[in-house]
Amino acid sequence: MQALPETSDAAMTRSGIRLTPQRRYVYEALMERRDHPTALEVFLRAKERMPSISLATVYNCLDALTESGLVRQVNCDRSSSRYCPNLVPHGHFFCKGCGVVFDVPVNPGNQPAWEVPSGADVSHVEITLRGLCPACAQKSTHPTSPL
Amino acid sequence: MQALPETSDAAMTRSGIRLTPQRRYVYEALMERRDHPTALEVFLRAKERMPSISLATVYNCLDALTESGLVRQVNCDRSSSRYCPNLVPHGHFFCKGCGVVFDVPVNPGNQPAWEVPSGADVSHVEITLRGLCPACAQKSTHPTSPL
DNA sequence: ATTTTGTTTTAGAATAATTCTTGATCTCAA
DNA sequence: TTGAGATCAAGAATTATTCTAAAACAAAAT
Repeated sequence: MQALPETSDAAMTRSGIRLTPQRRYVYEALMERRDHPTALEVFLRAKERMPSISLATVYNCLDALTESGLVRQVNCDRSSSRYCPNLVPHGHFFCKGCGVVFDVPVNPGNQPAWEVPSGADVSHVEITLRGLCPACAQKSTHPTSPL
Repeated sequence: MQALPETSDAAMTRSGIRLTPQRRYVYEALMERRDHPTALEVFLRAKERMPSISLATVYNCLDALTESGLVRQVNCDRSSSRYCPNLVPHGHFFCKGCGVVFDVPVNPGNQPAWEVPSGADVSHVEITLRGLCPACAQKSTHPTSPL
C-alpha cells in the first residue's frame, strides 16, 4: 500500500542526488503547477519561498534534476528551454499563437516506424508538434467579424 | 519529362523569394553536400565562392529560405541550429558521440500515434532521435582492450 | 569533536548563438 | 530615372546559458 503520491524528498532521495533545500524548492516549483516553465519562471517561483536563491543555482538544480532523471528538459526551436516533471513517455505540443506548451500522450503501439542504420543505438526519441491550440485555432478562423 | 534535378535558381524562383547571389550561394552551400551544417559552416562554404558575404547575411538568407520552405531548420537541445534541404518528410538522428546528424526516413503509421485536444491545429510534427551512430556505438562496446 | 574532502551555492563575469540597427546598395516597376 | 521597398554588410546588442572563484555546507575519516 504505497500508491500515495511520492513526496519531492522521497523522489529525490530515490533518484540518488543529494537533497538540498534549493533542489527541493526547484523541484516543487515544477510539481506545484505542472505546466512547462522556463528556468526564469522556475527561478521566480522558487524565489517566493527562498528569496535568496540565485538564477545560477536554479540552472544548477535543473541540470541535476534532469541528469538524475526526475525532470525532462523540453526545447522548441531556439526559445528558452522548458522543464517538465512528467516522466511518462509523451510528446509536446507548442502553440505558435500563445506559446502554451502541453503534453501529448503518444500511443506506443501506433508510432510511425523509423529506420535507423543498423548498428545505431537509439537512446531517446522526442516528438514535437507545433500548431495552434484550440483557443488560438478558433480565434484565427473567426477573424474580427466585419459588422 | 522534367525529372531532372531542379537548379537552385529554379527552386528559388518557384518558391517566390527574390533571387540574389547571396541566397544562391547559401542555398548551393546546402545542396552541394547534403549534410546538416550550422549557420557558421554555411557561412564558411559560401565565403569560398563569395568572399565578401557576411555571417549576418547568411543568417538572413537561411531565414528567407526557411520561411519560403526551401530549407528546414533542425534543432537539437540548445546547440546551434542546423539546416537541411531535404524537403521529404523525415526525422533526424543526432549522435551523442561524434555529433553527426543524419536524416531518418519515417513511415507514417496508419493509426493516429498521438492525441491532441480536439480543435487543435497541428501544422508540423518533428521527430528527433538521439543516441550513438553505428561507428560510435561500436567504439563504446569495444573499450580499449586490456592487453 | 575536528579535520579533510568533496559538493553545492552564490554573484557576477564570460560565452555563444542569434538578432537588431543603420546606412549603403540594389532591384523592380511606374 | 526615379522612387519604393527589399537586401546587404558591419558591428553592436541581446538572450539564454555556462563558467569562475570564493564561501558555505555536508559527509567521511581521523
